[in-house]
Amino acid sequence: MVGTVATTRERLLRAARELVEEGGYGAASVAAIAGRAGVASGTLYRHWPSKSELFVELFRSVCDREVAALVAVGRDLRGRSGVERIEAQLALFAERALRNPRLAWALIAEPVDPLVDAERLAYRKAYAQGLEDALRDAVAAGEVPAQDVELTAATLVGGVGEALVGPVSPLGAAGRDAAAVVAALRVFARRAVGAAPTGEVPTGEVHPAG
Amino acid sequence: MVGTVATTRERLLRAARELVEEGGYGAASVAAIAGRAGVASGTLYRHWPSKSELFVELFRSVCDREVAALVAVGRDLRGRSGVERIEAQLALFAERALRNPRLAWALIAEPVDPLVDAERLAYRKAYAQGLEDALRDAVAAGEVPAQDVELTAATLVGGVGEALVGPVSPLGAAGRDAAAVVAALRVFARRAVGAAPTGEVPTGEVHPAG
DNA sequence: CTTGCCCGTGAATCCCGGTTCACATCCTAG
DNA sequence: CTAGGATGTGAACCGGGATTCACGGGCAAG
Repeated sequence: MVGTVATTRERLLRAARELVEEGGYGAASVAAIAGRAGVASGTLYRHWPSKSELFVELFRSVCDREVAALVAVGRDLRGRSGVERIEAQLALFAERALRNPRLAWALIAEPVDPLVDAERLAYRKAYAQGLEDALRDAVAAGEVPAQDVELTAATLVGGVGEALVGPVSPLGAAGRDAAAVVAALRVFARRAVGAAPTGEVPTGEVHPAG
Repeated sequence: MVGTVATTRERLLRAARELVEEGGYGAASVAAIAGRAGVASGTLYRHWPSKSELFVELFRSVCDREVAALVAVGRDLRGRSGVERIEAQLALFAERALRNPRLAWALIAEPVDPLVDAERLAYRKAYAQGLEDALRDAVAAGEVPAQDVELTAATLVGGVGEALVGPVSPLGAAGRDAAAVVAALRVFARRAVGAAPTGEVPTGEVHPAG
């Protein structure tokens, strides 16, 4: 079974994902999903007990990919400073979101139904957790001042998400350069956690890492 | 019209607001609104052409109050520094949101329908704009480094909103002290815009209390 | 008085989208 | 070849919620 034609199940999943990417959950009705997959509505129920469960599976698979990427970054930068890891994680987050804003919005915020919302929560927590860990290290290492790491992490995740896909996003308006936005967000993040400006060491002395 | 008994129209608006405060838009069906207002469903259509339009009016009135409060703060602090104004605005935002999280969530994020969503956008823009203005002043005055003010403002609005009412919010979990959260957010905001730590001059280093 | 308008009623209606199910079709095991 | 399971079909069904409308009652103006 190498490079086979996609099974119906896969086609349904793909159709659902595409629809969500294009128009959010609202655009992904059973009829639309089945239609795009080239099958009848009833077919969907041969593979999932309900539409919600299809969404859960879809959501989970997409999130797993995202989180995996995040974890990979964390591993690659194991030796680096906490601040560097935070920056890298947020930059990755931003880049991926910018590449597919609709999907990002669906993953980050759009409410669907309780089942999917629970998944989303887990996803977000994973994200915030990654930041939190790096931030704690940074605090311990004296790279940044002591702070409410939980709140900082949550605010960063929310803020960056918002800035990227939210309704006030400056991106929506003019077509900005994605790379520039990512760069600006890195700077923002550095400041927000209390790190010294890029490349500099905080006025010479830092507290010994303990 | 001195302290008269509420008109049916007013009772409907109030009922709708209460329902949204308690359970979000989902809980505010026509039947529920009419029921709480003590009238029949059909009555609603004597006053608005559709449910959406009622929501638009409701949304607008609530937002106007919020924005008015914001503007008032801006005016009161006219003499103060840009950073102080930013802090004050965010703190106000946070306090109000914490006082009524459900409503805040509805105003900040919960999708309803295109008509209302357009209103939300205006509201958010007003908010971000207030921050942006203050931030620009701060940059001009040299209180904070040059930066992408638009992006900083958007990220702050989103981040604070998220931290307060979002699903990853640390508030949801343990019952935190609202005042403490507001204080932490002020600190976060100062850092995020690049201001010196409270009351200190940029030259001194900060030490974790420990 | 009576005409007409505003306001209120609530059951009927409409709409939309998820879900079901009786009926093929295909494929594999026996 | 045939039975039976898996898969696919799509029209019909259903529930929930917005919207309509034929039917009063009050009330001010003519």
